[in-house]
Amino acid sequence: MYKTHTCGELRATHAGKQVTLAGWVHRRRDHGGVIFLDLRDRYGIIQVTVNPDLSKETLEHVANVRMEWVLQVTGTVHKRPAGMENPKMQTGEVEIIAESIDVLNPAKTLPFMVSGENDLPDENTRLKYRYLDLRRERMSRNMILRHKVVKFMRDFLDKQNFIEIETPILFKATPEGARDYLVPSRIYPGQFYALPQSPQQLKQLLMVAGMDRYFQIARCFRDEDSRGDRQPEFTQLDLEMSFVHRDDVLALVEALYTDMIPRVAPRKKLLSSPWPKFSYKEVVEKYGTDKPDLRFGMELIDVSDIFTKSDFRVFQSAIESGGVIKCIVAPGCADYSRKEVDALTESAKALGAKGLATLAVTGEGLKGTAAKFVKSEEEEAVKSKVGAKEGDLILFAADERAVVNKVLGGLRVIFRDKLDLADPDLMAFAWIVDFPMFAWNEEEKKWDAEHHPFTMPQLDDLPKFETNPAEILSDAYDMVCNGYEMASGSIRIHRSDIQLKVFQLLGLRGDEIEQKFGHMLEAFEYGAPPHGGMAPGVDRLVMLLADEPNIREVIAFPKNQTGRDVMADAPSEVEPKQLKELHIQIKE
RNA sequence: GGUCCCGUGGUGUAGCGGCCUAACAUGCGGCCCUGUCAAGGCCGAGAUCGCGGGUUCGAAUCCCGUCGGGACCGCCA
Repeated sequence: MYKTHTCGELRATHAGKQVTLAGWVHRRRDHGGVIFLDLRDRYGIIQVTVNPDLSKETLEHVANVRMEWVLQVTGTVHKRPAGMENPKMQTGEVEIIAESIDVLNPAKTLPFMVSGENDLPDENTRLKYRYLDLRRERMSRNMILRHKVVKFMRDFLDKQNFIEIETPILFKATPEGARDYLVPSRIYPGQFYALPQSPQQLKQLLMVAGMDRYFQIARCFRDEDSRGDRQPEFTQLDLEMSFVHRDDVLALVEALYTDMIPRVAPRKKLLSSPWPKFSYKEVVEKYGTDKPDLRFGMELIDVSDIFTKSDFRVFQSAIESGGVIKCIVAPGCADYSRKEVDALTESAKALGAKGLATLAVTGEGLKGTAAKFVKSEEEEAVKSKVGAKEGDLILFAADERAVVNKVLGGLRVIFRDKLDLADPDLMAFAWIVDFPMFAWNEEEKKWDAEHHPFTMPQLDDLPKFETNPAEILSDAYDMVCNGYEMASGSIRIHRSDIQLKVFQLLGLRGDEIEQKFGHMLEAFEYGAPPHGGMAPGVDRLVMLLADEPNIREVIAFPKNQTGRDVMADAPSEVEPKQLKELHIQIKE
């Protein structure tokens, strides 16, 4: 070993000990005589004091030492002289009086500073030199937090009799869902493996195999455009249980998170325990989204009934064409300028609205774009229904129901950020249940599975397969937190007759079903237990716990938004020989 | 595929028609300095302002295009 101790562990109790440390030069302070070097490793930073009584040779090469050089230092731990302690450092009571210093490796001048948290370089520069970026304390802390989260999950589930099983990365393409990443086969010309979008089928087959309680920290791959909370490859805690109902799965995951968060992120507080449960329909009507941020109010309020006889053309036509009028109340925003309201209108339009009507409640009565159309009885009715006070701004959307919800749901989040309505230390978990089973795909004129095709429809709704598929509810559930979808799961179909009905409704032909899913249907005929599970996202959870704005900050080597690995420069072209072996020709 | 925002020494910012021969901080090089901890002081090197075109007497600054990046919509069972 190059060292006897870590830089972070030394305290006053070590005083008098001779130690050898190895690490990076975090900062240097050269006073001409005495030189201070802050030496850093993963565990912390400690001050190394180089006194001028060392050999001339040592002093000469210490004078050359720069930031991020790798040193091995042998010296004695001393309590610092009175008044010289640094309370900002964990090791601030002590210092190492250097006896010998070896340069294990010098470093070129870095493209950016590792010490200090401010003035981060452009993100692509950070990604290009990710191994340097990860030296920063914040990134190192994120990696450690992530480790703790995953470790807690493993330990918790192990205690609950779960076993961790690895499933293949090279698997089969599926027609449903996200675009697959394909891997060409060398041995079978023209055939491809697919990287798993999730181990969905495999974990269900493990239930058929009697594995009973399975989990995996599973890498998943989806060839879709990235976002702050979406990467081409990401990690889920994939789990599946046999002989359970919906609430058994929810209870397990809720217990896992409720136990974990105080242990790994003590600053974080749960908004409520137990977590609230909303139906999909309820939550969309109230918050305009199926992944609401429950840390603040500003709920959507339906005021259609107040404006049934409105003089306002926009309201009239919405009602006449079967739509709704809903609103949100932005507290204290009545004094918004024309410019600010215009910006909100633009946002509303981007979300699909035709426009945005506003009422500002002021000391001189109503103002805003809808003010002159609002009758006095309507004014009173609205104010009392939405609880608007003087100084508030009411924003209305009038359109078909889905559009209204989406627009106001989007504006609600904009106000959250504008007005700082959400406490960053709160974790507002909730369950969303009773999702629709199918959604009509207008473009392709077919039914799509809202969750995935293995989701169990609610048994009461089975007759609706023939009458009204849109009304079929499924036994699917989501876990949401602070406006993010944190997990998704369902009770699965374990009967091949129901599975067949679903495939047929999705428009899959018999031969297609056989080719794509024959192995699943066959498996279900050999005694499949009732089962269900879910898959909480690891990246998003760690992101929230680490107070990071995107999941790239909690992934060691992420892709950028355009799906590129900036450090290794992937994807990249390959040798013609490789293509030839894979029977692939590039079309120009 | 679409909308919006950003692109100035190694890094982070300022400058937003002429005072820019581009400023500040930090890093880098040199000198001074024995108790600092974002050490300090002095000196110095380092940028044709992403790229291309246009407007103008004059462009880092305005316009168009393009490339790169980010946020969002679509997409993400």
